[in-house]
Amino acid sequence: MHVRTLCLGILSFCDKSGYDIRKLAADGNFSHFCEASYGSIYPALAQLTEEDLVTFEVVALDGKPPRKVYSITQAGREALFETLQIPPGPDRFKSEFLFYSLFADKLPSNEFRKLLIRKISETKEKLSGLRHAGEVCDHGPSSFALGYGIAMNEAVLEYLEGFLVKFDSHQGDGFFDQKNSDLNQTELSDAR
Amino acid sequence: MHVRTLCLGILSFCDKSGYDIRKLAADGNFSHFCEASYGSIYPALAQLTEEDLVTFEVVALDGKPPRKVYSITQAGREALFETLQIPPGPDRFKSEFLFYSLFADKLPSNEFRKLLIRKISETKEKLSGLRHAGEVCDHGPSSFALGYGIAMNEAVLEYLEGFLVKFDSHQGDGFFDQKNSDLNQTELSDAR
DNA sequence: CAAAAATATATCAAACCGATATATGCTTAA
DNA sequence: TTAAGCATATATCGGTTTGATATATTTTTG
Repeated sequence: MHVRTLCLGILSFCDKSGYDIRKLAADGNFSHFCEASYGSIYPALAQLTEEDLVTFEVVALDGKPPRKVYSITQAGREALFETLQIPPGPDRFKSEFLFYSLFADKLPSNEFRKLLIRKISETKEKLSGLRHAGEVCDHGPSSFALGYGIAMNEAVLEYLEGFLVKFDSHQGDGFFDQKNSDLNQTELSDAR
Repeated sequence: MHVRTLCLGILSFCDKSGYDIRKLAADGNFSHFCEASYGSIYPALAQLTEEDLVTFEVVALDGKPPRKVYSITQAGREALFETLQIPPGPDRFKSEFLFYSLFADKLPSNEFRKLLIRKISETKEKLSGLRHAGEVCDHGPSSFALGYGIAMNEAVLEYLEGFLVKFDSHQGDGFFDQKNSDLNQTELSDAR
């Protein structure tokens, strides 16, 4: 999905500035399934303006820097719902933490434990943010999306906490030591 | 994390061609937490070769096109473990499905139900792939990463199936109809 | 037997991220 | 108090990545 579409989608709910859109995608109610940076949002809004899919009004507040508040046009709504006809692509999940964990047995065992602890507390934070948003929200579809994120993060938290217990019960005896140390080939080659 | 690091990481386990690396990241045991396309992998391998972090050997098999099989060097291993000193960034999750679902109440109700059904079957497929990989795998860290993916996808499946039941028990009466139809502002503006 | 899919390398435009520049007001701690 | 840091706000730019495409051969499938 293009950032164009994300902008149209957000603006279909209410008027927003580029700054606001970025906040929603980075910290707000969209952040658990979307991402977009200034470097893609501002050009996208400029392009959408040229195509008359959005318009903007400069709002100069006393004090604060002036805002460009964007609104979606009728043509914009049509373009959005046209895009929604195309079936959505698959979910995408990227985890640097899991990549790092692949080398858990090559790191000092304390190092991996630290990563685990940190991940657990990050997950708890994420979870409490999502739960709070879920309590406040009374827009059905948004609640559905928040629930999805909560379910996912609860599962992750449970998994990590369970693992930590197992890990700690093997104090210092190399939890990850390979039973068969010569399977580097087989373990990776049989992919698909 | 850069594709460079992904390549070094995979090559630290065993020798691979660019094609193999891409398969691992797209369909294989890495695909549930990594992603990389040819357009980033081949340039990365070329760059790593120039820096003597990897070497390659051209293997011409009878029939099949020739392969460039890459191996990590000692300098490459050192560079990899140097990178692993930097704390990992946060997990990233992107879901076009969840974005689409935000407009569930603006689509014909059948449309959203179709998306749900499709997502459920995709999740089941993903899950059976991960479970199979988990059964075969006896590398501790990889099993940990697979378990993480399994836990996540199980939670998603449970959530979606539970939701489908609730959704179907409200046949045709507009499950997502807003109780308060004028809260487009509040629902989005209170982000963070 | 022909069509499609898999194997394999490689490149390119378009999209996107992350960092940075610029400017102002508000909050907070030495 | 006053400097530092943070939040608000727009915008651009270099470098990374994606997704599509080109090319060529073999294997599988209908």
